Formats: sequence, structure tokens, C-alpha cells
Amino acid sequence: MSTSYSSFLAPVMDYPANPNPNPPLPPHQHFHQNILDPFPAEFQLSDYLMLDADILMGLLMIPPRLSIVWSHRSSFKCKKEVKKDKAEVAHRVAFRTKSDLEIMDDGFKWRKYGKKSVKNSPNPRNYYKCSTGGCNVKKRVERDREDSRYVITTYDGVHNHESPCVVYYNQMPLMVPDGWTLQASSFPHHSSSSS
DNA sequence: CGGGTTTGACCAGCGC
DNA sequence: GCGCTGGTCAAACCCG
Repeated sequence: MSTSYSSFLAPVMDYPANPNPNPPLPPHQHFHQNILDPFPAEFQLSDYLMLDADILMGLLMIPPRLSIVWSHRSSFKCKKEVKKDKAEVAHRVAFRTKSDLEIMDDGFKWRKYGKKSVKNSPNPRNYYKCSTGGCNVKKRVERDREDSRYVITTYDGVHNHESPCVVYYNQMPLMVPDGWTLQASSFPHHSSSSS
């Protein structure tokens, strides 16, 4: 299995601040926004969704809809990766959050199943699985090796259920650009060099 | 007692 | 083939 990825989505831009910045907000008042603008050609795999929030209460649900919910001010970049070489396409979203907290409540319930020290990083990487039965979503959490003030969270997979504590906005318009598909070959640059 | 965490062992992929 | 590395397993442990 190759470790290369094709990445897309990733509009590198700033989004408006949460109009209701004082936490905690009840779920129905969370500010939310789709981040489905065309990605720039210069987007790099190393880019992360960067969320300048002290505490992230985010919900990532992809595809077909990527909805980000948070209860603090925001300014972020994001990326989405699609693994090309698996029988079933894995959906991966990684983002970097400036936070003192290792564990941030994203609305889902997670069970830790592993911890591993990573090469060239003083910080361990923690592995979590979604606790909901039948849901195979995983996430990895580690502190940024270059700036330990940031936590890098990587989600693998798509939840097959709704968040137990965050309202899911089914009425949100679906605005999927051509690049936002599961077809890795549709991404014209930064394609995998493997396989 | 049930569910979550810890942690060493194990396994697979990759490069040399 | 071998060693390194990242990811997962599972038994032991912890805690409410």
C-alpha cells in the first residue's frame, strides 16, 4: 500500500469569524459554513486546516457535505485527502488547531486504541476509533512537531451516523465543485506518484 | 460491572 | 532478507 495521497478541496482562505463567539453555544446556534470553494493551484499536501480557536467544537461530515461547526472565532485553512490505492476510497481530513487541549470535543464519541511515538517528533500520536457501533471512522491526534502549541487532528473515513450531540444541518445547500469528488484522478496536480 | 485507557506486542509496508 | 516505522491489537488496568 502506498502512502501517497491525492489532495484537494483546501481553499486557503480566511473565513468570517463566528458571530457568536462566547461558548458554549447550544448546537442550533453554532455558526457553520461549507468550505467548498475551488482550491488554489498552489495548494500543497503539507497544508492543514488551521483553526485559530482556543477550543474547537467542530463537526466534519464528508462527503457529500462538509460542514464545519465551531463555537469560537475562526480563521482556517483546510485540506482533504483521498487515498488512491485502497479498494475503497478513504476520506481524510486533517487540520491543525491551536489549543492547549489534547482532546477536543467534535461531537462524536471516540475510544482510544493506540498511542505511538513518531519519528522526529517529541510528541506521541494517539489513535482513536468512533465508539458508535458499525462506524469505522478513525482519527489521529498529535501535537505539531514544529510548534507544540498546535494539535494536528486527522480524521479517516466518514461517519455513517449523525453526531450524538450536534445538530446535523440536512437543509444546508450542497455546493460541490467539480474537484470535490471521490475521483482522485480528477485532481490535476499533486497526484500520487505511487501505484 | 461495563466502558474507556494504557501499553507492550504484533504486523504490514517500505527502503536499503 | 532485514531493519525501521506506523498502525492495530488485546490484555491488564482504571474509574465511575
